[in-house]
Amino acid sequence: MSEEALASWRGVRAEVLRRISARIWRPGDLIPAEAALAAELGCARSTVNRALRDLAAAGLLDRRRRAGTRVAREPVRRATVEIPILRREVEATGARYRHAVLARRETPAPAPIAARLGLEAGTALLALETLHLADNRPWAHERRWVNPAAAPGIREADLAATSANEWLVHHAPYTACDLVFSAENATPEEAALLEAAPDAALFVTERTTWMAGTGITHVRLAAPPGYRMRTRL
Amino acid sequence: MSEEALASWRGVRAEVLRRISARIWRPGDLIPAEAALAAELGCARSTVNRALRDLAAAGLLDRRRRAGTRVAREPVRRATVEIPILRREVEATGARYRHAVLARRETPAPAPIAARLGLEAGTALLALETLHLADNRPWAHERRWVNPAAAPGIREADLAATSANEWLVHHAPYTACDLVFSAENATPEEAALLEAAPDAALFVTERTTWMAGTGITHVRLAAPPGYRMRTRL
DNA sequence: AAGTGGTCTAGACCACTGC
DNA sequence: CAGTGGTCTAGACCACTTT
Repeated sequence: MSEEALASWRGVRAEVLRRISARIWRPGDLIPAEAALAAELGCARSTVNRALRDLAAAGLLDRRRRAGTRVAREPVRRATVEIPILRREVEATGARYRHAVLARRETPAPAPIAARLGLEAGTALLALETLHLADNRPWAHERRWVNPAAAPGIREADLAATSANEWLVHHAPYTACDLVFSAENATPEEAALLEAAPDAALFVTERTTWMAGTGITHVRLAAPPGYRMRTRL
Repeated sequence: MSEEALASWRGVRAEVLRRISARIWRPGDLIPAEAALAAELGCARSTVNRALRDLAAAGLLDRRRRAGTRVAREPVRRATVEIPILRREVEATGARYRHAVLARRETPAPAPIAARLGLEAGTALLALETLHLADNRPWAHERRWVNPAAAPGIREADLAATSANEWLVHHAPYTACDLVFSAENATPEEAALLEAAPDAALFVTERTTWMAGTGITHVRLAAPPGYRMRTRL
C-alpha cells in the first residue's frame, strides 16, 4: 500500500510495467487515472503522464481521452530500426568502404517510380546504379531515382567521390520516409554483381523519401546473404 | 525576426525542422539553447525541450548537456516497425488465420539457444514447430523455444487452439526484445512446408525476449516470397 | 455534463561536462 | 565553475469522448 515516492518518470514506468507483468493489471483492464496514480505514487501528474505516454508509444497501453488508459489486450510492440549511411554501416563492421557508380543517366520517370514519389510521369529524374563494397567485397547493390528539383546541386555533385546515399543525407533532409523490407531471389545479373550464388536470397530495402510532400528519391538496396538487420527494444 | 508565438511543441518542432531543411542551421551547427529558443518563439522552455527531444529521438539532432544541441552531421534516422501478433497480421490482410502445430517436445536447450536466452545449457525448454496459414496458404513457418520457468502455465496451455505466439503475448509480457531480420534461401523441407520454390528467398525474423533479465523465448519465423515488412517515418 | 488524457507554463533543482 | 539539457512540480486550460 504505502508506496515510496517514485519521483522519476522511469520509476513510474518501471512500477507500471511491474504491475502489468505481475498481472495486477491484466490485459484489457482499465488502470487508474493519471491523477490517482500521481497521488498514490507521490509525484506530479505530468510525471505519470510521461511514463504512461512512453508505455503507450511502446504499444503496451492504449490511451484515450475520457475513456482512460487500458493495458493493451494485444500489444503491438514497436521497435526502432536505425537507418545509417551505408558507409557508416560498413565501417562499423571494421571494413573499408568503397562504392562504384555503375550507371548514371537522366531519364523520364517510369510510371511506378513517379507514382511512388508523387510526381508526374515523365518528370526528368536522375537514375543511378551503384555498388557498395566492404573491403572490396560486394555489400549492397543500389538502384536509385532522384528528383533533381528536390535535391538542387545533385547534378553537379561528384557522386563517384561521395555516394548519392551520402550526398543526399548531407544535403537533402527529409520529413517523410516509407520503408519496405523483403526477401528476393537474385536475378543472374544481380547475383553476379553481388558475387552471390544464382537465386541467392537477397535482403531488399526499398526506401522512398519526401520533403514537405515533394518526392526526393526512391531507392532499392539489395544485400547478399549474410546481411542482418538488428534492433533491440 | 519577429516570430509568432509557437505555443505547441509540434509547432516548435516544425519550425526547427524548417530551419534545418532551409539550411539556416546546417549539419554540425550548434543551435540556440532551449532558453533562447523559448524566448525567441514565445513559449515555455519545456515546450522547446519536448520538440528538441523528439527530433533528437528521430536522429536529427545531437544533444549533450553543457555541450548544447547540434544538427546531426550524419543523421542516423530511426524508424519504428510494428510487431503484431501473427494472427492479427494475417487478418489485417483480410484473410482467415489458422495455425498448425507440427511438433512439440520438451528438450534440453541446445547451447546456442541457451546462450541467446541467457540460460544454462541443458535447461529444459519447450520446443515448438508451427505453421501459420492465411486462407489455408502458408504464411510463416515458426521454430520456437520457450523457457517454461519464465512462462508458467504454458505446459498446460492448449497451443493448438491458441498459438504459442498469441499465448505468450497475452500471458508473458516482456521487457526486452532482440530482433534480427535477414533473408535466407529455403531448405528443401522448408520450401515444401511453405509451398515455395526450392531455394526460395525467405524473409526471416529472429526474436528473443526477456522479462527482467530472464529469457522467455527465442523464435525464428520464416515467411515465403511476397512477404513485405513496411514502416513509415 | 463530466471525467479523462494532452499539453502548456513558470519556476526550480540537478547532472553532466567543457572551459 | 558555469552553462547546458534533463527532469520534476503545481497549476491551468483544453479537446475529446463517453455517459
